[in-house]
Formats: sequence, C-alpha cells, structure tokens
Amino acid sequence: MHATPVADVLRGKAAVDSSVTVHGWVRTRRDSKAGCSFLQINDGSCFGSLQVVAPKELPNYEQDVMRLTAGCAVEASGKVVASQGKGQALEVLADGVKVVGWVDDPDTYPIQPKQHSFEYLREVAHLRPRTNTFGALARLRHTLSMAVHRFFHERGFYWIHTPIVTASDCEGAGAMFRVSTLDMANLPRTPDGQIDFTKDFFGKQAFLTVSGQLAVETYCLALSKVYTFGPTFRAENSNTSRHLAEFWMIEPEIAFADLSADADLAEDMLKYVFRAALNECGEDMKFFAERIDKECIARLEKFVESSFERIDYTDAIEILKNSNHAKKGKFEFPVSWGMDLQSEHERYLTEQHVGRPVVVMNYPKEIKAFYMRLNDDGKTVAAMDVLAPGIGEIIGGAQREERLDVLDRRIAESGLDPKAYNWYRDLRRYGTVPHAGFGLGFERTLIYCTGLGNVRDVIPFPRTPGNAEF
RNA sequence: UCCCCGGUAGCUCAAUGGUAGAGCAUGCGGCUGUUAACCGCAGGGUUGUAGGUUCGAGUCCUACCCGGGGAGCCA
Repeated sequence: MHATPVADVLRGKAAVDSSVTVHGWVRTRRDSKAGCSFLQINDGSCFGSLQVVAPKELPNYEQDVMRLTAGCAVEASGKVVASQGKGQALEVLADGVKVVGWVDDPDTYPIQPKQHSFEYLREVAHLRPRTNTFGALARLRHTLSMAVHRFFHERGFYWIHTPIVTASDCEGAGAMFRVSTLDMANLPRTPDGQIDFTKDFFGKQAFLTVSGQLAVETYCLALSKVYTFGPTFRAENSNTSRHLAEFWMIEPEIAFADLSADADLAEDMLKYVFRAALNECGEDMKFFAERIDKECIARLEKFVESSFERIDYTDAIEILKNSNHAKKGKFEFPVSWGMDLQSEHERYLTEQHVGRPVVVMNYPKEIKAFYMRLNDDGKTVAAMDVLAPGIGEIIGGAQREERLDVLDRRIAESGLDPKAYNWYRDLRRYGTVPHAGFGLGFERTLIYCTGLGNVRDVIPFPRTPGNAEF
C-alpha cells in the first residue's frame, strides 16, 4: 500500500476526510487522559512533523502506543481532519498505529527532543539526520545540488565526469591521497632501493584527485561550456572550520572567454543557486533564520539583488594600506604589493570594506598557479578569488594561459617538468582558445546559506585529519 | 603542524583543594485536545587516560588522548 508523504498531508494535498497511511519516525509523544496520545511523526519529506492523534480505543494502545518514544518507526493510518488544537491546521486521526521498529533502549537513544551541540551530533553522524537541523541541511544540500545542475543545463553546459583517480601527480594543488594496491608490509623495490611503482595497480603512482580542472579543460576545448561537480580530496593536515579532506566542488570551464566572463558566470551561478534556496527551501531556511543565524535569509535576498563588488588586487592592496585598520596597526601582517592576502586582510575586505562577497582580480603571478594567464603588464595573472564574509575564499578561478610559449615559460619558472604536462600542452598546440573557469566549494556555499559555522556540519559524513568514522 | 580554550549522569551544564548537583531525557504516579506540555517521585557517575603533589584532588602539576576556536594551506 502506498504511504502518503507527510509533506503532502501538511500541504493539503490529501483531502480532508480522506484516508491516508503515513510512515515515519516519532519525534515526541504527548498523552492526554481525555483518551488519546499525540504523536509527532516526521518522515523527512518536509521540515514539519505531522500530528497523529491515537485514541485509546486502538486495540494496541496500551501495548504499543503508550510505549512509543523518540526515534520509533511507525506506520499510522487514519483520516485527515482539521485539528482541534492550535499548533497545526491538519492532523491525522488514527484508526491504526503499527510499530515498524522499536528503539531498544530509549534511555540512551542519542537524539532527544532538545538542543544538542553540533560537536556531539558529529559523534552520532549516523543518527543526526533525524534532527531538525540536519534534516533541513539534507534538503537544502539536495536543492542546491539540483539548482547547480539546472543552472548549467539551462545554459548549454555539459556535466563532465572527470576522474576521481588520477595517475599523474601533476595537479599541483597540495597534498594528495595515494591510491595503491601494493602490500605495504612487503613493498616491491627497484634495484636502487626505491619503491617499484610499476608493480602497482596502474603501473605507476596514482592518487585521488585534488581538482578536475586540468582534465575538464580538455572537454572545454571541444564542447565549449562544461563543468564538473563531484568529490575532491586533499590530504593537507588542515584543522579549521573551513577544511575537509573530502569535499564537493563545482568547476565550470568556458571557452572563448576571459576573466571578466568568468566572474560574470560565477555571479550568475551563485545568484541562481541562492534563489533556489529561498524559493524551494522556505521552511528550512526559516528554521535556520530562527535557530542558527538570524541574518541568513536577509543575506541571500540582498545577494541576489545586488551585483558583485569587483576589486583589482592592486587596488585592494591600496585599500588595505589606507584603511584605518592598518593605520591603527591592527593587521598582524603588514600589507605590501606582491604578498598573498592573509585571512585578516580577506576578512577586512569582505566584512568591513564591502560588507558582502567581493571578487579580487589580477593577482601577482608569483603567488598563483602556473596555468593562470599572464596579463599584459607581465607582473600579474588573470586570477580571481571570491571572498565571502565569515568564510573567506569561496571561489578560486582564473583565465587559463592559452599561449604555448608563455605556458612553457611559466612551467619552467615554477620548476615543473614539462613532460608531465604534454597532454595539457597539446591543448595549446591544437586549436588553442582563450578560456577560463573557477572552483566553487560546495560546503562553503552551504555555510554561507545557513550561517552554520563549520563545514563538518553541512556534509553528511565529514572526513578530517584523524576522523573517517561511519 | 603551531597558538589558545575545554573534557563532570544518555544530553546541556554547575560545584573556594574538604560529603559530586540541576535541567532535559528515561521509569513510575498525577493532571490536561496536548504543542520541546505541566506537577510529584525514582533510577542513573571509575569527573577523558596514566602518573604526581597533598591529611584530602572534579579542582593544582606533568604527559598523552579527544573536542572546539584561531593561524598556516586552501575550495
């Protein structure tokens, strides 16, 4: 028999007086000696729970209903009726309540109807989706994911499944996780004592990807507008509220495009995705505004209505130098042209100077990756970072170097082996075009939407140094 | 990896170096078409681990483990 989602009942899709069956988990039970118990049933189909009225005439009332506690799984059937109580418009008057799954030890069931700390809930990550917050997050995460795909699909982008395992160690963006089937207790050796990776699964060293960018460029230079959206892995020993060893990243790449078009795309995409959060996750966003961050809805509304502030790196340095903050000596790191922006500088720009996300463009070439396009001044590259209040860098992007001679020079300057990049160089030998792209950290975007303070709480199963439970 | 803060009941937290407590949750009783219901009673603890100082350590010291905030690195 088909169960009706709780969402359909609460939204009036099941007619009053019609019979329905709902499945779900008990959030609370309240008993009335007037002759019934009230069960709050949640099935995750929406934020709200359905009140099921279980009258004491039910044959299993004493045996089952009176023993229900938070977390029990039930199937309830009955009529949809207008509620006599105040908290809800509709409820279900049960003619049957079947217990599908008991909580075997209610005394120690980890999820109680009260506020739990996020730190505690991380330790019970297998049960935290049963809370209001993590249910809302799961729905929001899904909605934003779908909005990302819809945004690109509507604009003629193709989703490219770039590899998770990469056999080249030339991706450059930090420490990588090794993928190997070698027997670690008995490693094969070459005659000179090195580990013989020709004996490994792929016949050479392999790693988990740190970015799909280089690979997606190959499809960009054939299909024009492409993107990746998948998991990414960084083996850095980073312990902050903004870093995960496994996270999800969105990386569009557009051909016949420059940095300005890249920034336009970033702006359009974020606005589209945030509109989806506001329009499609109203109840969940309302909950975040009530319980997590009062500003979160207003922040998104403001974002979708205003345009990005764009600042040249060189101007940003001047702004920082001339700020009262600098004059009062409040920056720990002195500001000078050529330096990478420290967290305190990024925070000042986005939180104090602009008050919303800001794009900083055209950084000195020395502090950016080899593949970013050298500007005509010979000193800067066409790179951009989108900085968001409270988070810092949410997007990192660039126009790519499409000129083979310049690329080769940059590879040499960076001390890299050109041979490792032959396939990447081929893209510049055969029909090269200006192209650009960026990477958006999905979890950081969710933090911006919800006001939650830690990326570990917006991904279902966080992986961080020393932690890969569940 | 570095700096700072923390770890006490299932959960959230109290306790001047001197008998370990409260709220919620759970169990029992009462009351009520109830709304994180309410009222009463009860059970529930190797105070993160291992040492040390002291007549006496949850409290002070050392090491380690775990968690948080910040930094670096980045998305």
